[in-house]
Amino acid sequence: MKTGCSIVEKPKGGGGYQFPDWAYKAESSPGSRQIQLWHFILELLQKEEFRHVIAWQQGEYGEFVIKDPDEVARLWGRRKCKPQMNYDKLSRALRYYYNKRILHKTKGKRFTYKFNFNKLVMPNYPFINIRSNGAVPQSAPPVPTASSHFHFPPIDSPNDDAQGSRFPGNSTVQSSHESLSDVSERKPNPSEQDDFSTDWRRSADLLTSRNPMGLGHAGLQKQDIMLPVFPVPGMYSDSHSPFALSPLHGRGGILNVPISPALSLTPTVFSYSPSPGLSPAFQSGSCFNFNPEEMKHYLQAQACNVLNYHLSPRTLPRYPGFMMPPPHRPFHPEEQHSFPIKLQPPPMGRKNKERCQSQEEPPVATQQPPVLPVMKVEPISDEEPISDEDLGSSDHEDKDYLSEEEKEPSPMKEQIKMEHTFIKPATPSRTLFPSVPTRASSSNMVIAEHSESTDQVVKDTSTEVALVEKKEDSLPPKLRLKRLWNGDRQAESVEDRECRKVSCIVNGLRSPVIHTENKAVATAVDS
DNA sequence: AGCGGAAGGA
DNA sequence: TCCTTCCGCT
Repeated sequence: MKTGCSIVEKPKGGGGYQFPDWAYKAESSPGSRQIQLWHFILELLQKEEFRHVIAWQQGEYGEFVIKDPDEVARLWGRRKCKPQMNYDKLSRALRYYYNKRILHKTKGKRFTYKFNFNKLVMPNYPFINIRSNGAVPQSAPPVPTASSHFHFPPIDSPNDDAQGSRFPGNSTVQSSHESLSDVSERKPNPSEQDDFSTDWRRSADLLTSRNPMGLGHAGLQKQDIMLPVFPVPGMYSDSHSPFALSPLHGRGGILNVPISPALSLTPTVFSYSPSPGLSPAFQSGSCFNFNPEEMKHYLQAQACNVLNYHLSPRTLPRYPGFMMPPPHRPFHPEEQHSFPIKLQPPPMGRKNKERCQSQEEPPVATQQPPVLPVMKVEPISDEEPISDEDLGSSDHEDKDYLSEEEKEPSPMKEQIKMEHTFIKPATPSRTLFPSVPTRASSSNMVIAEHSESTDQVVKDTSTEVALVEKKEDSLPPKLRLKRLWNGDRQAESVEDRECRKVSCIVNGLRSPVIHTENKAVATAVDS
């Protein structure tokens, strides 16, 4: 890297963890020709030698702690040739990131911040499959949670080859997972209110407008993105690091996004051009991999649970690296396919609705070209996710745009959501989707259709989950009513049978924590 | 400790 | 545009 004042040097091929090339390039800093603070922070985070100064926070994806503020400031000052730099100043710079949503403060924890990776990556790429590649460094960044917000800063550099070369050979790089949910415990920060919706769009914009090269490269399309999503367990040493995966080395997922974090985070217009079919080059290429067939299977299985039992994604095990192996296809750890991610805003809450009405900003990419009949590819709307307040929840992080169900994001949950999104309920009556909104969305949408309010949704899902655990046969009155309403009683038996199968799997995977949770819910329900 | 306005530099 | 610097306030 440019040194000059910097002491932080680009890791040499032999040793430490490396950051994506773009992170070291001047071009990475839009606007300025210098490295940006957040790049620098990430840089430090990925280096073992600075672990005593700054490190990823355990337990929170994307969250990091500045263990030695003065030292970090000193390092930053050195890098920027600002000897007078101190933590107060550095923190001010960090605070500017709040509004940009690159970072947010972890309240209650000193010197602890959290990256808003989703801001750096692009969501709304339903078919994004991440292939795990690369070894993971210890300083690997947090793994994105199901919310899939965590997106690693896009990579971009005109000189870079398509996706693989962005990360140096032994890079330990990163990708980020989303879990980052960014929103952690943020309070309704005025600037963050539109955080997610905006973020999504911005991210998308980055892909589309900011990275002409990426788009134009080898026929890459916006979809040609790789998100590090469900890493295989043990893939990286630091599951909290968003950069646990390396694109290069075949394992680990990375966000192979043709955009660079360096690019301005200010989006332009997001024009989504769904392309169900990825360019051949890409598909064979390695990064992006989407198999409609597999997807179909997943969707069906998941949909079964979700639609019939109203299982909450939360009921799924939270296995950081777990992924249900695709049916009809052996599970190859080496080339793990991640599930497509469908990032969409949660159902609008009262607040959001109001805002929506008062807000003009028409969704840019609301049109969704007719694509796969079975899958819906829709742009993320501008609507914002329901806030904590709306949900009545308290301090949950990582919720990002996800609904209440995402408090405990997990790959599986994401998967479910995704499937939810794409699935076209075959068995269940279509009345479930009285009117599939053209721009709406997905899981949230589906859920929303079942209940009028968010609270209701939470209650329903939880309740149903609990009931399912207890006895799948005895459907809760509420559910029965719904079915009646849906007029799918006829399909009930069939559905149940199939769902039971899936349920078995799900139950088998269910984590203790979830179990407890469900039990609690069940108890509550019983009473 | 943390926040955010204001002014200014590159 | 991205900080850097300063500062009052919580």
